[in-house]
Amino acid sequence: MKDAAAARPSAGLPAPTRREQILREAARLFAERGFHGVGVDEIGAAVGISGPGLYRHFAGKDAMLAELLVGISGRLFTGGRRRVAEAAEAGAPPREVLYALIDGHIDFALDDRALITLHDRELGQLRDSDRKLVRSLQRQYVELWVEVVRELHPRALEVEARAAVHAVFGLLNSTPHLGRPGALPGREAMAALLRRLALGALDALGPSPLLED
Amino acid sequence: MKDAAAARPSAGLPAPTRREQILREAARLFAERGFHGVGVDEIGAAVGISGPGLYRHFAGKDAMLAELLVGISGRLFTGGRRRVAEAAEAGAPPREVLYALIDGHIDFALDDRALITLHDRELGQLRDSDRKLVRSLQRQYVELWVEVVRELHPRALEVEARAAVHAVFGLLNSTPHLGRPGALPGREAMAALLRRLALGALDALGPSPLLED
DNA sequence: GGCATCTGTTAACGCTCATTAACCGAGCGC
DNA sequence: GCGCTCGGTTAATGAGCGTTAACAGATGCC
Repeated sequence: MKDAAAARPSAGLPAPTRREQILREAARLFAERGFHGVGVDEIGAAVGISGPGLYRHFAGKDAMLAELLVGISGRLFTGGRRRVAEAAEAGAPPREVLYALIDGHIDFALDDRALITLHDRELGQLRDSDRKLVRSLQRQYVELWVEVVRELHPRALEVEARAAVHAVFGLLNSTPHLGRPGALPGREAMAALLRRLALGALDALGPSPLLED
Repeated sequence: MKDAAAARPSAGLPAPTRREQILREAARLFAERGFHGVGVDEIGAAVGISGPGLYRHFAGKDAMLAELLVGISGRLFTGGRRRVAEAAEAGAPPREVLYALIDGHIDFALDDRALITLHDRELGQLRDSDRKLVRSLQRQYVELWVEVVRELHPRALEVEARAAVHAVFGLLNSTPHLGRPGALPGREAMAALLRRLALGALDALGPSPLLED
């Protein structure tokens, strides 16, 4: 079985492929109960087929997870790179580039909560080669942020900037931990809040501590 | 450091019990490869006994995870409550109470990275009753923070304060995601950095956005 | 009309793995 | 010395689950 249509051409049609259906449901289930916690029969049932029928679309359960994780980290990176490039081309100052990165990440965090969760929960379940790939994409994405942060805070050590970027990812990725919707502000309010918090954290990177008492 | 002289029957000696050995190694392994990803034989091997010998100390694999998660969320909560009480008794202003909570959480995040990881990764694997207990402890801990944050930012909506607290937890708990040590600042530098970032984020809760562009 | 491909189905296989059974030496109270 | 509990051991059990086999109904090409 070869990849018949692995690269879906940008036809732009809203028709959700069976493959895509499966990926979406698998992401949801994996995020809810963990990769090992959900059986192939459940995934099948979630899209109306049952059990081994999935093997007509994927080489195995691992392959689904791999595609999800490579997909999310790839989109995060390319999306971030695009935003940085566009901002740079428009001659935007570093601070605006940072805004662009933050807003882009917030969109991911709010729209793809399941994937954000999987992204750092199930990395260990991947085959070595896939894990290397995902790690590489993650590293490149972090690097985008670190460069911008270092422009804004030239006095900060690189290792501090990197740790701060990771910390801000933790902050932005916190939404999945909030209980059922209703406990959290509406999408726009939440986005605005996360934006303020992230900026507040990163602004605190610069000035030397001024330790209180 | 705190002596974890948890009330164990007929113990009381500073010697590390077999039970405690097992819990520590299990925590490390669970954090590394996930609850389902590590077998009972591996846990046994990590403490020098093999396989089913663990059942002389625990009712089962689930029981180990339950004890770990209940333990960490319990210690987080009681530690936080103690700090708040002490600060209040000393007549400290809300801002200082917040400092105490932040520093306490940072100690946990830096000293018990494995447990912090498990804490929100494997909650779903618990039996219903244990999960309820852990959730309750978590909720009470969050409430400690929310109260203090609301004193500092009376104008913020409660739902915003709660979301901000979750976000700051994400920020503070980000250290496990940093690669091997060496890539991150030393323990004291890291603590100071996290402290500044968390304060920066929470300070940004207050003022109305003043949205740039 | 025939046949190949695509997408399903159900049944069977095989492996992993938590748990239990059965057994055993070492202390130790008496 | 006797017997009881503790903390181990290895072998067996049994369930769950990913995967593969074998088969079948459309669909469409020639």
